[in-house]
Amino acid sequence: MIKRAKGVTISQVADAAGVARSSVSRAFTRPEMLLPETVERIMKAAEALGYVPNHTARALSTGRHGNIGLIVPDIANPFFPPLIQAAQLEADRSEFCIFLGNTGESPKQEDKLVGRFAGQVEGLVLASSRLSEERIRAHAAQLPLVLINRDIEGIPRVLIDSGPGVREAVDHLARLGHRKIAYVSGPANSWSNNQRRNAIRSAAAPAGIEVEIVAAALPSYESGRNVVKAILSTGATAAVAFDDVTAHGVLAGLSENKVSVPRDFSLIGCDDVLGAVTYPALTSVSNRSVEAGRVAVSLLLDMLRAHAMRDERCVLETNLVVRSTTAEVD
Amino acid sequence: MIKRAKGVTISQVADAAGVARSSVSRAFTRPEMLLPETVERIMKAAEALGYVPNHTARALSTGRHGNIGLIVPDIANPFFPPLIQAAQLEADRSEFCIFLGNTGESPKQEDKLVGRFAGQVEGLVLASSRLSEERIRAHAAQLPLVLINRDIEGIPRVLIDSGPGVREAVDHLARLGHRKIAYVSGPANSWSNNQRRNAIRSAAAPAGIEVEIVAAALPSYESGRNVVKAILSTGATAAVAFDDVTAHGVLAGLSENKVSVPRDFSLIGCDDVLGAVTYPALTSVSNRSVEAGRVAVSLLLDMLRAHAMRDERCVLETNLVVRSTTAEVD
DNA sequence: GCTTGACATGCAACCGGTTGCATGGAATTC
DNA sequence: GAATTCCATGCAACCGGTTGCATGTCAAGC
Repeated sequence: MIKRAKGVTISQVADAAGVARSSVSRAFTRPEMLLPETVERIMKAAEALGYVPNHTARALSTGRHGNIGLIVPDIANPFFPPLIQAAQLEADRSEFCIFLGNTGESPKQEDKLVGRFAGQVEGLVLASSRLSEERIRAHAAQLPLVLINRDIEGIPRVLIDSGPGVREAVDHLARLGHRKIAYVSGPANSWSNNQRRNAIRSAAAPAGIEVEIVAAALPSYESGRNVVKAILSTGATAAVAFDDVTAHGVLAGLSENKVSVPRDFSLIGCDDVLGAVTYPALTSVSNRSVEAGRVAVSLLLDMLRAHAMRDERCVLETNLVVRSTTAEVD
Repeated sequence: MIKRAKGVTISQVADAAGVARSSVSRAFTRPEMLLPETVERIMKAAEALGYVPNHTARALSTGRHGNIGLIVPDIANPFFPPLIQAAQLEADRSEFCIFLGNTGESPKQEDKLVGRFAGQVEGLVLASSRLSEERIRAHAAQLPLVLINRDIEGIPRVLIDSGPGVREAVDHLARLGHRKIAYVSGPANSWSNNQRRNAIRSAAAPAGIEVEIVAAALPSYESGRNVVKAILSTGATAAVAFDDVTAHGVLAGLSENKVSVPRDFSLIGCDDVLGAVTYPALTSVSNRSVEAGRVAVSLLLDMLRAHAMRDERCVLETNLVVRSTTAEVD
């Protein structure tokens, strides 16, 4: 049982330095208001006592705690770590800290987290939110909010537009001679999923390609593997998967079913997070998650500085990265 | 420019309900102290005004903000996401929130983060800390701290003991006929790295195996790939890598050098985070990261409840998971 | 019928800072 | 030498809750 010493306050420093509390406060926040020698005396006393400003107390009176929240559906999904890192880096540049929340793809948990964060952050970034538009609007009325991959008018948002990349993917498959392809879909309430599905459909028709939708329960390796039989039973000769993780699972499932990629079947992922690390190396639609994280945070910080909400809509385009899982149909 | 309404306080609710501020406070924190009808009246008023308790203010007077910090060296390393999720789940069970920090393997950044978090969390979990023992002790004197994979006496810690698994790995290689193996090391200031290196050395001698240490700059795919030439030049017929990510890079590098695994070379990873998703499927030493995250948080919460620091040392053992990257030497 | 006690509520101090305004001494001006 | 200005510092209120203690009310006990 070791007791903790903690709790050196501004008052103790003030006593030690022989000044008023306000002077100690100013020594830390606006030293140019004080005589240099006074500042030095105060700093010396603070040092000696081991004083550390109390963030909570400061936040209470100023209303600014210097934190922003970032909520993602699944940290373990390789799409997010780079986004998170970029967000953190950008926040760091303005001396902000990031509160990270993980919802496990559950809207209920997401709602709870937002409420919990609301009191302790100045603003929030919701990445790939699974909440209803109504709930998002409700939260946006409470505190500054920036969305990633959710397109809700009136709320600042950063969108990774898979359209160009997906269209390239379909054209690429068409050129290789594929006539029937499958789209392995992602979460039903995912904006990206809808966007990709629609882009594939609208690109397929003019290219003379037929599309079958095959639903994967979750964007995960396992889900991808489990859905392979369904894909093969459609008679498609190629597939585009909602994301790379799902595609990776499909790849494994195909191999288990003795279907050789790319000889017997072509496969394209989305997000390009696995890239060269699968075998064969996965052809994929690039993602812009690093930019998305950076831009979202930068947008949020701008809003905080301006004390106003903007209706910004920032679109990041994508393209196809061809590797080794696509080939001409026999 | 949309203005924000926020700021319904306890006083406004008190006025609306015709009671004192303290009664409003009690209605929310200890309703059993008040008449049920009073509570109801207050709640109704609060509801009508859209009152939400201010977390910061509460934290200031009670000293408890209900969050704990978790600091990791690299979110993008697949070792950590499961640990993070498990930690979050455990914290959630006690209505605690997790503040996540990412240091990018930099001790300086880690130090900064700890300082930054210190003011807003009740306790901290440091996973695979790259800080010096001295700095860790200094921080531990300031607030409750639990370590994962750092063995510092007097500070509660959860250790994933790779020893048993690594010894199994060496024996496994010995049985397959390997006589010279390489250890691809990880970060120099990593406790796990030291532990694994030592375990390999001490297991190798009695098994009649010679060990060469090959240093990888960072535990990353790229580092692993870059170090392949150095591995091959040692003349070893097998390697154990610091972690799976490094091993994955080594696997890619070997393939580029036309070295077939496991026919020409055997490879074993650590942490078992990639498992079946590499090709060939990676033989690896299991990790216990989920338990580590859960236990660390649970330990921390116990400390907070007990208002005391315990010198707990919790060791989680590992074992070898044999897959397809190891085979008999020619 | 008066004391006692239980209990619901209010009062006011406190958590640890920040900040607008007052103050007083030194420097500047006439 | 008196009036003015400037500026470093102190005072006190405030941020939004929590909590120990005081108060007032009402029912039970003698």
